[in-house]
Amino acid sequence: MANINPARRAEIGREKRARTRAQLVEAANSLFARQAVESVTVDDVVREAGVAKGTFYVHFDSLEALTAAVAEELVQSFDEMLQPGRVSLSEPALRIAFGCRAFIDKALNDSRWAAVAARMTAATPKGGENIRRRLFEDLQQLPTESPEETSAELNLEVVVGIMLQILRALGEGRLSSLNRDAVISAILRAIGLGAQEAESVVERLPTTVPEKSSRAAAN
Amino acid sequence: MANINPARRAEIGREKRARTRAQLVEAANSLFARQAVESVTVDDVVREAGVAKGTFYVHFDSLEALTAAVAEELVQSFDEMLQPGRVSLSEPALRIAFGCRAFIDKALNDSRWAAVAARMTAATPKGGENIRRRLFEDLQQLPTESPEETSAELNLEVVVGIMLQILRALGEGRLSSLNRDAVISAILRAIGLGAQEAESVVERLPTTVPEKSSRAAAN
DNA sequence: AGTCATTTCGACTAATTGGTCAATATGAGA
DNA sequence: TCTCATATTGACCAATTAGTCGAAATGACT
Repeated sequence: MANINPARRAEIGREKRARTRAQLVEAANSLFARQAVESVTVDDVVREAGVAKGTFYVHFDSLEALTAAVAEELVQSFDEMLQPGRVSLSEPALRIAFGCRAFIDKALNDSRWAAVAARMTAATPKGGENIRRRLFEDLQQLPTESPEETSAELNLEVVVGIMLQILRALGEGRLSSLNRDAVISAILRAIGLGAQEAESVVERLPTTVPEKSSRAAAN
Repeated sequence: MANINPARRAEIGREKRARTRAQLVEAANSLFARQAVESVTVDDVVREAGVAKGTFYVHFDSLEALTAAVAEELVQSFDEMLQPGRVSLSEPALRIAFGCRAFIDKALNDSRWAAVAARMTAATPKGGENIRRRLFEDLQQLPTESPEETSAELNLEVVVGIMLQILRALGEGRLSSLNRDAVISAILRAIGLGAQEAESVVERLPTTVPEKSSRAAAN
């Protein structure tokens, strides 16, 4: 009948909590992959997660909070993917190409991720702001032949537009036999590099560090 | 107390009907321009249109029906914009460039149209299928230097991706001082044309037929 | 002013949704 | 096996939403 260590109690609680919270985030990801973020309801989420409704509100104040959690997880994965290239590559075009290739690789072996990423940028533009900003800086640093005709603002939209559409296509099962390098080459040509320059950048791109093949075929 | 012509009665009715229906479609356009299609409710529509709820169901069976009507109106505007170029231009690159320029011009002086068009392609992919198909055919006809590396499927996503992102940007007020030709040039380079070829196509593009400046600053 | 086919109106119901909370289940440790 | 801090549960409420329908309004014509 003696009391048990309260600190230990809390730890057990945290573990259980974390598991359930992860279930909810996982369910949201599955739902966001197949329908518009704005059309998902709390009931949808708890049904998908196999959890009672009250449990949802123990972990999140509202759907927006859950959406924010999904967005944060996504931003985290962005940063992890983009980090290695940012620190090691000095040439702007190489950094841009590296980032795009990382996105495409990720999308190629996790189409659900691609679908969710594409949908979330439309629903919560806030999350993507950092990546946009960094890409914009790289585009400004890009050496250009005809500065008066080149606009970093336009190039930003061009790169983002191509990448988002590729993510959407892969997320919907289209373009499954996609040539990574062809996409990157198209992007580089669109932002002003010559065809040979673009090819050169693609060839000089360092081989990706072997990924810890986590969620390859999950769900 | 004599009866009046029943045919005349019907005609009066049709006019009133058409006016109210147009109000509803107009309201839907305004709403779709500022929020996700999936988050718009019937109450939103009738409030925006200044019409009673019952009236909505006289004209449309459901929100989907209204959305379809908006989509059809949009597709109609697409066809009108693209028709002149399709009949008069024999070179595929010219046809593609002409179509893109038409879209950009329209978006530049009707940002609401741009926002709605971008949102609708995500919500009702069915409407855009025809335009996609025609663009795909043009891309297949495009003469290419290295056929083994060129994929019309990829180029389709690239062109659509850039155009959609430009529409979104203009619909959100970004990129308002946009250089039309820079966008078209970027698109042509992305799908494999050389820089000079792209410039040549842009310069050979026929001047747009003077538009009947309809809804320039409406709403 | 009176007629009447047609449209519009808005209060109503049923179903869905967001959000709450007292009751119950859990499970490691004593 | 019993304790108890913590997490989970699902019935419940209030607000919103989709969809219906009889009543009121409209307006060209006589």
